[in-house]
Formats: sequence, C-alpha cells, structure tokens
Amino acid sequence: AGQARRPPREVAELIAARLREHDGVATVEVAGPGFLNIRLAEGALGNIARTVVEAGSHYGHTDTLAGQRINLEFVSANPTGPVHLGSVRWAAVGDAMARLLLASGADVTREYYFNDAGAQIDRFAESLYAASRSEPVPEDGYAGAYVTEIADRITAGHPGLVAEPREKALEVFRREGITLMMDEIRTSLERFGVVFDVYFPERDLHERGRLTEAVERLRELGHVYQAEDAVWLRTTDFGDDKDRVLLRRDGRPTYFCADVAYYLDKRSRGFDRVIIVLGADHHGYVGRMRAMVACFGDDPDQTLEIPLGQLVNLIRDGQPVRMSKRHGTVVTLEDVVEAVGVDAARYALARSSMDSTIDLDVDLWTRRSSDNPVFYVQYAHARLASLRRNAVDLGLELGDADSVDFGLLTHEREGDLLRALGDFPRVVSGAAELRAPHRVARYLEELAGTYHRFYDVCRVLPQGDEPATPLTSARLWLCEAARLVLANGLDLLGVTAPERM
RNA sequence: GCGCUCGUAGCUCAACGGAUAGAGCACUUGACUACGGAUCAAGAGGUUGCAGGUUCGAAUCCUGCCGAGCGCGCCA
Repeated sequence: AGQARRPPREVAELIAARLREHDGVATVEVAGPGFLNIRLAEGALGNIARTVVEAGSHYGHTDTLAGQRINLEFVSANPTGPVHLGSVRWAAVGDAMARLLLASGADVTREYYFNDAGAQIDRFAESLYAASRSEPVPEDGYAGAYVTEIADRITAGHPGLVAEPREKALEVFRREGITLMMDEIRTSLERFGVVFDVYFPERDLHERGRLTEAVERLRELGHVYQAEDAVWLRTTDFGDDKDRVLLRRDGRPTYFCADVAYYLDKRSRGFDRVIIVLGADHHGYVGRMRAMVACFGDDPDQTLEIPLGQLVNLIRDGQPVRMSKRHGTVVTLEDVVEAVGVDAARYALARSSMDSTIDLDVDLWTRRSSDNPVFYVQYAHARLASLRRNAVDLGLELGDADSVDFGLLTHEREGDLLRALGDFPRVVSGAAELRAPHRVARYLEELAGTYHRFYDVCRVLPQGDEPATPLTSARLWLCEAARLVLANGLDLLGVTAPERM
C-alpha cells in the first residue's frame, strides 16, 4: 500500500479480483484493514496430507537461507568449571537455532570457543594446586567439589607431583585441568544432544601469531594508535562508548584482542555471517564487537549478529535456587538433566523467547500431565503412533497415494488440521530468519491441540466389523502427516518424539 | 551517574506495525461401554507498568517517568 499510495482496502480489492479467477479458490473477501480471506474450494486442502507424507522427515525444509555460510557460536563456557544453568539455555537455544538454519538451507558450523589462555586459567590452576594440598581456596579462585575431584584425578595420574616445585606443578595442573574440564563439558553437552562441529581453543590464536596479525591489519587500516604506552583500537569511530585497548602497557594482548583475531579467523574460514549467542550479562560487549567489525571494513549489520538472551532461574519447591560461584554452589547442566530430563529441559529452555527471563520450575517440568507442555506435544505424537500401530493390526497401510481421494477431507476439523500442517514450512523458515526457535515450540503446542480436536470428532479407524472406507484411507494419510510434522518439529528442538509414553 | 534488556490474565508465557491482544495451568460447568480421557466442549478472567507522541492503525516505534535484572577494567 505504501508503494501504491492507495488505501489498503482498495489494494486488497484489486488482488481479490485476481484471486477469484483461479480454480480451487472458492471465495475471496476483504476484511478488516485489508486482509484477504481466501476460501479454497471444497477438498482442495486435502493434498497437503499427501505433500507432507511424501516429503517425510524433509517436510518443513526450505531453501530460504540457501547459500549463506553461517558460523554459529554458543555456550563457549570457560573450561574452569562445569557448564552452569545460564549456559544450558544457550545450549538448548543455540542448537535449535542451528537446526533451524540448516533446515532453511544455510551452511552452518556450530562452534564452541574455549578460553584456555589468560588469567582465569591461572586462577583455575592455582585452585587445583591448592586443592591437591588441601589448602584453602585462593583469592578469586574456584571453589566446589569438582575442583577437588579434578585435582585428585590429576595427582592420581602423576605420582610425585606433590613433590614437584610449585611452578612445575602448576603447569601440569593447568594443562591437565583444561583437558579434563573440556572433556567433561563436551561429554555433558553431548548427553544433552548438543554436538559442536568445532571446539576452538583460544590458545591456537596465540600460538599461531594471529593476534599480532590482526593488530597489524587494523594498523594498516588506520584504526590503531598508541597512548599511555598501550596500543588502542579507535572503536569510537564506529559508535562504541570508548576506545579499547588491544595491547597492554606490558605488551600482553587483552581478551578483546583475542576476540578480534578470532573474528578475523572466522572470516578467513569463509563464513559470511558470524552469529554469537550471548547472555544479557555480556551486552556491554556488543558495541565494541560491532565497531571492531566495522574497523575491518565489514558491515556489522551483515556479517555480525549477537542475539542476547535473558537469564534463567531454577525453581525448586517454589523458590529460586541461589547460585554462588564463590561458594561453589552452581546449578550445572548435569543437575538440570538430572532434575527434569533432557527432553523437558531442552523444550522448556527453547519454548520461550530469548528476551524473556524464565523460571525453570522443576516441579512443573517433571510432571507427567498436560500442564507440562512438552508432555502435551509428545503425548499427541504417541497417540498418533499408537493409531498407526492399531491400523497395521487391522491390516490397513497407507498404500499408494494415487489411489487415495484426498478431496474427502472436508470436515471443518480436518481443514483446521490441514491448514496447520501446511503452515509448518513457513513457521520453520520464519523462526530461522528471526533466530527464534520458540516459535516452533508454540506452533507444536497449537498443532497438538488442533490434532486432538480433530481426533475427538473424526473417527479414523473402522469400528467393530465396519469395513475400511476411502475416508479411512484419507484420514490415515492425514494422521501420518500430523505425526510427521510433530516429529519433525520436535527434532528441530532436539526433543524426542516417543512412540509410547 | 551513564548504558543495555525486560514489564502482557491469578501463575508460566505467546503475539514479523494490522482483524475482537492469544495458549496452557489454576477456577466454574459439562462429555467417560475410552481408535491412548495424559482427551475434548463451554464459561469466566486484560486500562498490555504509568503519562504523552508518531501512524489510517501501537503490546510492538519515539520521549519522559516508575519498577526489575544486568553491564560500565590495560579482568576474562
């Protein structure tokens, strides 16, 4: 309407007139501010069932993001402790996002950046060292049972380590500690169904001289200057609040400097879009990252995307579980899985928009009833799987699509279900473009409801001695289509679609 | 102090500037010789934190205020 400079309703009338000429369109009416309500001819929707079943596990896939090479970084928790509750949300959401992008045709690499260099690793090594000698946790050190556990494992593997001089022992604790911690993180993520294509160690950037290269590149581009004996990047040229130090007075690079090199590395690997999923507590980082990207001559709107997500509270017995890194009382990925299971955890964390803070109520998500949304959806799938088993027992198979009359699916509830199934590909591509996996979850909840309402009034299998009819066949196809969409949708969220519950 | 994010039914949360703001739970009333009742039907429940503004149209965009969370190191 903006282009045509005509009132929306008038434009709608013009389009409506054209649509009415098509076969298969029964009526078109203009409603509200300019909506087109298109009613298809009786039975025209039925073919959706055939389309879905024939596409199978591929139904919902599109090529809307074809050709995009995306590097999707998420979790990236420091290898100084187990993955904690905050990061679990990004594991669930990030992985679902990856699946959505893949389903939309993008070329996606899931990436985990682990900071195995820097001060926090020194503190971790010192904490392990202290634990091995039963000394108190050092200032700013890491507490918690896992520290002692890992220290014990390292000393067990290195007899005589206790007798080594401090510096030498620290080196062993550092090296082994990172390895053991990363293994543990990787294992727990895999148990959560999240597998990264690349685990990228920060140390690689340092060892290959990538930081120096990045600084030199920026210097050539004229964005670097020297002040107060340090080397700075003039990020304020591109909207940052203040300029940022790349190399400290003593010549050592900052954490930000490593991130600059890391970005450059991703670009050099051929990614045209870099997505980094972060918690809202890192929002202060966005400005300098965008500015840095602009310094390289890239358009931050095109190549860098940093979806920020709000935090999660774990609720047990109606009370938020307090976390304290200092006291080592953190809720870990393992704790979450133990409390509610992988399916419920992944679903619960992915079903809300990233920008709302969520409460993960253990009591709710472990309930085996319809208050629990993941159960409601999985139940619908199990019910359909059961129906399919019953059909097979009666000797009824789907058979050849050409012998099925899909035009028989004219009941109002069949229409509702068919329309919902037909929406799925758009829901998926829309969720992918908006980086909003929760839209898939909401859609599935609605689809489950639509299916239950259909099932309540439309008998599928013959009762008693009744023979199967052409309508039986058509409805079996419809049910299989519904089952497939539920399964495909759950899979996009990394949640299983059970045959029985 | 400056900045970012959030504020929607009793609760947990949806809503790509568009139709009468929607689901589930909880509550009320119905449907059980049931293809899985772990379901379905109906009802009730809202000044979208408050006040202005932009727009044909605002929960959505802009300004101010209130409230909550989080940032503001040559830490990572």
